[in-house]
Amino acid sequence: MSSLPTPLVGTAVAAAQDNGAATSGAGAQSPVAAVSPTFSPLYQQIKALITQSLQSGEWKPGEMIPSEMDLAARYKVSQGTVRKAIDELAAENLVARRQGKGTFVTTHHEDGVKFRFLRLVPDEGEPHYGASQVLECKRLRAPAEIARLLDIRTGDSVVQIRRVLFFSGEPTVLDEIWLLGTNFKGLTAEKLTEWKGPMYALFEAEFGTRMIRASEKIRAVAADAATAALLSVEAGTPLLSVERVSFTYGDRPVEVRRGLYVTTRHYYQNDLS
Amino acid sequence: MSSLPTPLVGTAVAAAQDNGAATSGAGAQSPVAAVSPTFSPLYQQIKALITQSLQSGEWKPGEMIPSEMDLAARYKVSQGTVRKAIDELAAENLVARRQGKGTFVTTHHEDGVKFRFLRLVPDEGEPHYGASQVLECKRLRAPAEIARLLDIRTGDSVVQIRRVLFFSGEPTVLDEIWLLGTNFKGLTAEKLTEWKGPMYALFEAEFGTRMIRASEKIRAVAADAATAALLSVEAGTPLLSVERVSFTYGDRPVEVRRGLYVTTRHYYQNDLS
DNA sequence: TAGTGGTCTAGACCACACG
DNA sequence: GTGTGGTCTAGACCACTAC
Repeated sequence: MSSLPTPLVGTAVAAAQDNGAATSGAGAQSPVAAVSPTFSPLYQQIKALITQSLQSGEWKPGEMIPSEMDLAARYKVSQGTVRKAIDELAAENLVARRQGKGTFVTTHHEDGVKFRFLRLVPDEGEPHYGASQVLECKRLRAPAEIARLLDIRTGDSVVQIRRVLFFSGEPTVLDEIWLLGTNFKGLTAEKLTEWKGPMYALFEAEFGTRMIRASEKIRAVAADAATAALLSVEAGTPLLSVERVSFTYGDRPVEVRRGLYVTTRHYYQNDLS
Repeated sequence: MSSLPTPLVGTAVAAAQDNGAATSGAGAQSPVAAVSPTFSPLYQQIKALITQSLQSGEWKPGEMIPSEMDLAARYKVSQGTVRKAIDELAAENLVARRQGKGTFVTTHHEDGVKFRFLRLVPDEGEPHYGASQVLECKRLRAPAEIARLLDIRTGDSVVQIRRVLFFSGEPTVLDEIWLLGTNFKGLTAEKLTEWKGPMYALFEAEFGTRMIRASEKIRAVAADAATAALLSVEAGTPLLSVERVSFTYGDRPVEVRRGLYVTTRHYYQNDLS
């Protein structure tokens, strides 16, 4: 097929390394030039390979991945190409670059990243985690609505959690969570209660499931009697309803969460650009 | 100071082009190497220069900016450096690249960008603009709270607008808007009413003020009697309160907006990553 | 055919962190 | 000092768009 030096030979990259037309280029330097129909740049292929290694656990959260030069040698491409691949992964928060040190797999354990998914900010003072009270944690069969969001079949196994989050000692968030049953075997209320810190850090450490991305739908609703009691507000109090679907590698949904937020002394922060 | 070829000579870039230490580099290729204390990469300086030209109106919204090669020649740097500067501007939505055509100044007129700042999505069907009914548009002296957010003095002139947005014929959003008085002289209810399309497109076209970025604080509140009447809901209905501060070039605030959203058939969409 | 942005390479040097 | 990411350059070629 290709008489020119081909990178990625023997790898899992499927992209056809084939120049359909007879391009002149005697000393052609760019070795890849898949013409049609599913052309993807080299750096995208590299990015996919690195993502695979992240997903397979070859490099674990918090660890350093190989240097750009090492990766360039491994994939037989230039450092610049690896760099562009890593740039995108860093933009997606899958890895974090630290000058002089290396590139590290991001983790939900770090202080700076703890509030990546919790956008509730107090009117005064710094964001902070309060206590978490687990009300319930049980396995059950997925209702139709949850199954649809998790891309599974109605009746498939899921884990349901209900909990209250306290900020500055006040009940502020009531969460109802559904997790993919297959990914969270052995999750118990005890484990949740013992765990200090973000829930996603527990998922990452104990179940090897990293939340990468989430999508939220936000509404204003009135607190029903049961909710009001749990959050120490009057029935009918306006609450923020936050319906979240969280995704792991490959955009596979693994969690559905409905949060009810008391927004008298906190607000949901969002930046548009 | 510098015996090496210096780019950006005679430009407004202030960064000291000065190598404090005697770096050996005989055939040094990178001409800039400001050492301390306010070092900024060349491409950041280029980015600042391009931003200036955008702000000054040298290239207007919708227009094409010079090609990368032209800009490289203009600033006496390599194409790659210009490229990196433009990459960041594109990431911030100040410009948009179109392969084969050129790089264009973004505008609030384009179809695809109309919903950059309005995150309210209907439960069913596509996002769409409905009618807008202007209730009020007058100049007044800024209250303390608004002045603080706009970074002006209490009592300085501002323009206040109140309006209702209709989605599918139903009143859905009640907006209360304060604009910097100096930037919006001559804005009248008539102009607002006549204008079809996004308000930010009007601001851009008629007043030369582009909204670049915004920050929102979201809460759930109960509709008071007056609000309820305007939105055709019952008093006490939970509404989404969205407090937005919008910024133009240089992160200067120019608008404060408080929106009250009816979220029975719509939701506020947000993606976390 | 010409012009634009997009990809890829190779090599040099700078800034930063750590032993 | 050594190794890491970060910047900058110069040049080649590819993909897309328009004339």
